[in-house]
Amino acid sequence: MSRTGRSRTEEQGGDDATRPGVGGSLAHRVPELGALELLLAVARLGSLGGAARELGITQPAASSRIRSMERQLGVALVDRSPRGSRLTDAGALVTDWARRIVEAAEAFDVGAQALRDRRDSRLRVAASMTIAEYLLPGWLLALRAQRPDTAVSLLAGNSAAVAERLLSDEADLGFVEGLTVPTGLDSVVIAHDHLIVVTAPGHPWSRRRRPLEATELAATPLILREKGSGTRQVLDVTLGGLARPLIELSSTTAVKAAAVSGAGPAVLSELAVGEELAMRRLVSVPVQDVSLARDLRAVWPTGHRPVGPARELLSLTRG
Amino acid sequence: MSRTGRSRTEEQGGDDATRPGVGGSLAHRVPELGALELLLAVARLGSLGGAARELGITQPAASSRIRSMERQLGVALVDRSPRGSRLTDAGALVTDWARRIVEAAEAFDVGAQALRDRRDSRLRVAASMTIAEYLLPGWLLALRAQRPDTAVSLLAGNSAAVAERLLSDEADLGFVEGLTVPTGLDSVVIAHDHLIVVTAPGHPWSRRRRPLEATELAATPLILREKGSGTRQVLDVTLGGLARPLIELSSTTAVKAAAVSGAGPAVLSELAVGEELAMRRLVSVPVQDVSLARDLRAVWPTGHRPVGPARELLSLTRG
DNA sequence: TGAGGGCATAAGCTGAGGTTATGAGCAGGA
DNA sequence: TCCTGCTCATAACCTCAGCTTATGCCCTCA
Repeated sequence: MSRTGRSRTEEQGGDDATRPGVGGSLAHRVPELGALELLLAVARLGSLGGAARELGITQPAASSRIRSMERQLGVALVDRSPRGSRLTDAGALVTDWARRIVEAAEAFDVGAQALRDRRDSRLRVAASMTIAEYLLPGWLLALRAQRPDTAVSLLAGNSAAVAERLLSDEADLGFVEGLTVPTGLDSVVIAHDHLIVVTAPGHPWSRRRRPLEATELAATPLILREKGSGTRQVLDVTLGGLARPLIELSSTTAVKAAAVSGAGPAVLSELAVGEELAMRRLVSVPVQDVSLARDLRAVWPTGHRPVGPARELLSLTRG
Repeated sequence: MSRTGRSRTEEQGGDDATRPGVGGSLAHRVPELGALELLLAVARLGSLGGAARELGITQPAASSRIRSMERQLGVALVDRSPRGSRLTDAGALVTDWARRIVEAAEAFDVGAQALRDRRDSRLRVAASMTIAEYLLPGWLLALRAQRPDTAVSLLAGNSAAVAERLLSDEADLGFVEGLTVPTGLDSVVIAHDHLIVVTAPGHPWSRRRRPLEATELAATPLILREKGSGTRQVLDVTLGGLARPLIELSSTTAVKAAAVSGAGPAVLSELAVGEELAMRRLVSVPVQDVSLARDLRAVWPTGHRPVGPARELLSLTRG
């Protein structure tokens, strides 16, 4: 009655694994980011008006927005009283879930800002896709906490592109994940990444007790990244060039989607599948004998040790 | 010039650890959920019009929304052509970050729906806070993937409350995390949780190489949950009732916030701090000798093995 | 008993995002 | 060669969520 034009083409697609749950789109059932932020502020400050002040809106606006969120969710979130507001039990739970969304949004924000800043940035970073995707936002958030006014720019590409940027002085610090360090660069290992074998929960391998052996892995067609990618490279070397592709896909995301949909077992960085494992969309299959490890490295032009903001960021990446 | 009334009270609070980054609120820099969903659909389908159809909006609406998102972020996200649209490199990165937000929103959605559904639900779950917060949304998503039409209701509380619900037949399946199983209930261990010691990255302990010993831990004032909470209980038992509180707080969230702000070391479930560790807001401190493990259990009234949807959910929780 | 903080309600404005209608670029078959 | 059909873009219009200001009630505390 209020929303027009939504029913017509509602359920007609549906041939893909990454599709959201059935029914109307999420955005109609999940409050907007602004509302979630407001809820977090209310939880923290114990007052609608206080939260409103912090976000730079008026108290009635906050009041109304919280109320409409409660209506939308069908749950009372805060107990109002003449001397403040406290979360209800359900509200506390909702707030914790909301915090996850907001944290993901913060990572998005800091990443997106780095993609944009280009010119006037004091710190120019070049990173491989996997690192840019999964680790860099966290580092940038930490950096922002320490040095709020450091403008960062980010360029994502493969190892060769990272090396090129560094050597042509278009970047101050790089991150790569290959097995080898491009020539002309010094490096330090900042973390270790493991490739793991994953399947959808239904797959026979997901119920294995005995670890897979290398020969089994080599004998089974797998969902893989294309030849030449860092991930594929490690696997090929480890298995002696024997990895058999079931399909080859050109992005980590596509591989994940195929694996989740049950197309077969896939080999992926544990960085890439942390979320999926926690959510049980994928299951990790133990592997014997072969160590599918690779180093993540920070790199810079030989001799030019990072200084200033680059040095600061580097120190954040090691734990 | 467009937004009024934002500058006045902008920076005046600021005594809390959970505060978002400096500057205007996130919601003004991060696209709304609807826009992110649209972007994911475009990435998946390779067409603005196709994505529009899937979301039940018109093609011009999708076109305009993507464009305004590009303006907001200051980055070109998709390459339009007369025969479809593909993500740019930056767009691929942004899309991956966006996916995290949307996934968090899906977890929020399924959780919030469970909080609401109360009456007509076919599966009534009672769970401890930690489990409800961190694990249940994932399980419910998985359940929805298998049985899309199972309406679930959720009640969160401590072990005693879970037991009470089950015994009075107000819940079909429960989840608890204490050291003991409430009387009158059968149980099965579904996972193991470890308490870990964490500090802010600056803290001396964050640079320790030698693991902490139990005596050190017992001798140091810690940020803790209140006496009686499941977490505190485990710690007190493990250390022989010796844990010294620096402060006692009544929610996991508050403890995390205090630890992140550098107030001191805290002891928390690894479930609760996964995100913080990944983001480097907290650092885990290795501990020697003491095993701070506890079991997570599914519970049900003695003799009444779960059947139907409850059985289905139970089977999803074991890996 | 007033002063002050907290929340709610009412009435009005603005803009983001939706709609329909239309046009232009490119591919592939008659 | 020229339609037909897919793509995306532009224009003009409409609606509603969410903001504002102005006001009132409730409670506590000095």
